[in-house]
This record gives sequence, C-alpha cells and structure tokens, in this order.
Amino acid sequence: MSNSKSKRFRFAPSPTGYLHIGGARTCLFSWLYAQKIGAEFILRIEDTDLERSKKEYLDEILESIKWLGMDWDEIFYQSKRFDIYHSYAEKLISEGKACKKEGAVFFKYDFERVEINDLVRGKIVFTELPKDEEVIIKSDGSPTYNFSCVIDDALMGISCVIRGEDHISNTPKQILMYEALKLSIPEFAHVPLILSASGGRMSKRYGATSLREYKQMGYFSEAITNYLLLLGWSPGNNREIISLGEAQDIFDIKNVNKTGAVFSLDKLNWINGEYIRSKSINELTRIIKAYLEQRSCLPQDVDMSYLEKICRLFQERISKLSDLVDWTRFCFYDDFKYGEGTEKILSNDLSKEISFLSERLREIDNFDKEQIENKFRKAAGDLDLKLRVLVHPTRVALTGRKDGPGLFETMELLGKEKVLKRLNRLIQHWLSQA
RNA sequence: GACCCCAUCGUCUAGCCUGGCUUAGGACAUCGCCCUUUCACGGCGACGGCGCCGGUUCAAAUCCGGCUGGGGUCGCCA
Repeated sequence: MSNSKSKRFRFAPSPTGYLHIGGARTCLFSWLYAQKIGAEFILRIEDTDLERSKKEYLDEILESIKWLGMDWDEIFYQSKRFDIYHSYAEKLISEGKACKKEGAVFFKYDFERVEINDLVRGKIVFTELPKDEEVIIKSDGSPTYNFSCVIDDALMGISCVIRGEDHISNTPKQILMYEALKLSIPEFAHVPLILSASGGRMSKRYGATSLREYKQMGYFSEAITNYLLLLGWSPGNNREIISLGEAQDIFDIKNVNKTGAVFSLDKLNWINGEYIRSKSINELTRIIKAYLEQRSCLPQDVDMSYLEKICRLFQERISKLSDLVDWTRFCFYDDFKYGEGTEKILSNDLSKEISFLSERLREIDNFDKEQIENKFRKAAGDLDLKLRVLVHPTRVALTGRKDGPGLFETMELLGKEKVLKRLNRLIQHWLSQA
C-alpha cells in the first residue's frame, strides 16, 4: 500500500495552442485532487509534434496555469525524451510485438476485450477495436501520442490519469501497450467535456475559448476557477461561491459528474461580478487603474483619489473590467458623443430649463452631492418639472449615456466647472438644432 | 457507419450509489413587484425539469432492460 506522498497526478498540455477553458478545468480537477490528498502534481509538456509546438504557446500555458492559482512540483518535456521512447520501441520490436514498416514502428496486438475501471464513470468495457496495429514511432522518429503518453505515465509514476472524456477511446489501446511493455497501469478518471451553447465542442465560433482572452476581458482568475469548478462538480449545500482553498479540502474526483456541461457566459459574468463586489475599494481601485492604463484608457495625470471615487461609482455596475472602458470614458475625457438611445431623451429642447438649472448650480460653493441634490430639486420645483425631466438630459450632457451611476454623485465626481461646461455644451447642441 | 460515453428546469447543478423523509432543492438567465433620477446592486415573487416505454417493488428521479436523443473517437494531431 502506498501512501499519498508517493501518489502523483499530472496535467499534460500540448503547446500547439493557448490554454483553453476545457484544458484549464481538467488541469484544475487534477491539481485540486492532488492537493486534496497531498499528492504531487506534475506538468508534462507534450511537444512531440515539433512542427506545431510553439514556445509562445508553452509560455502562455504555464503563465495561465499560474495565473489561475495553480503550481506544479515538476515539469517534463517529451521532446527531450525521444531516446526513452525509442528504447521501449526497440524492446517491443525485439520481442516481436512491434515491427518496422514504411519507416515507422507499428505496435501489433491481438484484441479481445479491455475493461477499465474509471473513477468517474465506473466500468467501461471494450470488446472491439477498429484496428490491430498502431503507429508508435512515426517515420520522422517522433513518438505518437498514445505511445509517449503510456511510457511517461508509467515512468513518471502517475497514480491516476485525469483527462478529458475525449480520451476514453484511446484508453484501450494504451492499456494494450502497458501490458505489452509490462508497465503498471494507472487508474483513470475521464472528466466530462465543456460544450458550447449549441451542444458541441467549444470553438472560437461561440466566443472566447482561451484563458488569455478571459484575462484580457477583465475576468478575475478566482472567478474563472470558481466557475470552472461548478462545471461538473458541486461543493454541495447550495453553494455557488467557493475559493480554490476551500475546494481543496472538499474536492473529490469521484464526485465529478459524467455529463458534459454547457459553458454559460451569463453565469461567469455573474460570478465575476460577485468577486468584483467583494473586493475592497482600495484593491479594486488598484486593479482598475492597472487595467485601464494597460489599455491606454487613462490620461497621464489621473490621481488615485479620483480613481477611487470612480471605483465606488462602478463597483456594483460592472461584471468585468472591460465594461469600464466604455462606462468611464466620460470621467477622463471631454470629447464624448451623445451615444445610442439618447436621441429620445434629447428630442425636446430644454435649453431654457437647463440654463436655469445651470445658473442655480453655479451658486453652489461646496459642490458635493447633497448640495447638488438640494439645488437640483429646488430648480426642478421652481420650473414645475418632475425631477426626471431634468435628470435624464443632464446625465446625457455629462456622460453621453442614458444610464450610469447616480446623477448627483456623478456631478460631484466631475466637479462644478466640468458640469457647467458640459451642460452648456448640451444647450449649444439644442440651439444649433433649432 | 462502427466503437464508446451521457441523459433532473433554457443553462449549471442538489437528490440517485445506500428506493419511501420530494407537492424534486439551489444558482444563472427570463418575467413581475419593491427600492429609485436611469442602469445596476439589494429584497420579494413568478415561470420552468426527473426524455419515452416497459420491468422489479407495497413504493422509482432513484434499481434493471429497451428505445429515443445528445456527445466523443475512429490521423505517422495531441
């Protein structure tokens, strides 16, 4: 009986593309289970396809794994292990279990029946395979996936292979190889696939698939891992929000579902919004600053206290940081246009009324939201207008939008000078229309 | 087509293993109401599901079989 320290789990990405949602979840489940039982977790880079493997992808994959909050004890590269694969191929040849043909090495097998005891699915029985041979070394000398995978999982002492269910049909061939090589067979756990809204595999057609895209859109890694956790697994007790740390204690690969899960951006947005709302103003302000700076959405001289006010205004209105790009433009720049849906609001000319309001606002010394609200309400009363008749065009004047944070807070944020200027701009707009 | 996997609200799921405690629970989305200057947030509520047919049983979402439906794999890609 082996103790858990001798147990090992792995994630084996191929650097032929960016880390995608599905891979990230497989990695997460494998890593989490390793943490849960105190086992080692290793990364194995399956870069045997020298043509398609790129350094750029490798870097991004490792970066994404770290970004999500995971780590690894060891990392291996299959491209550095060709000698090992060759020696095992030679062994099979010498035993008559494989032969050279057309420059490649073929593994030959008699197949009757293979049974696997999958940790998430239970017993799976194969009684038929389409072929009786399998290429193990390609004619260019590189090993095929099924061969290098078997040798490495055995040599690296992987106790349970956790991978996507698209690998179920590879498993019988692999088991035949373990047996021919007299290597011990690990356990298997095939996790369900993540599907697109149309029910098929995730693809670019149905939105972002790579982790880096989600990062760029301003999703938090905690929100992504939280969401991924909910796809195929449940923490129980009707919980939706759970940290990686908590999940580490209660996750069990045996409790993973068998059913494919459709990826829902709506739910991810909700979870990300929950995380945004749970941040302190301080932290969120720093995050927002970095995000907008990186996208050149901030002027040079912006100060933290101004950003902090903005942060308070938008914290509960956004579900991801990229929402801020359009929302906050008016906070930093004067050259915005009156946007979509504002035509109706601006359709009747209120230049007289807004001028009146503007003069009243000018009288305020302490331009804070209480004073502003008082004056504003008073002005509306004097004009015998409902508050909203003035509110909506004023918001458009100040922000260019029909929706947004509370008007009086927005006015306080911008300050008297900008408010009066922008109100005047609207008045001019009406006059020029007439 | 062959092989394999899967099947609870539109979506993610709890319950299923160890049948009765279930008028099937929660979340997202949607809709309505409240809050309110808009949009959000928050609160309350509504809508909505055990794919079908048989069997086992006093009793089935839960066990068994078939059907149907969906998905995956069939590369000298991984």
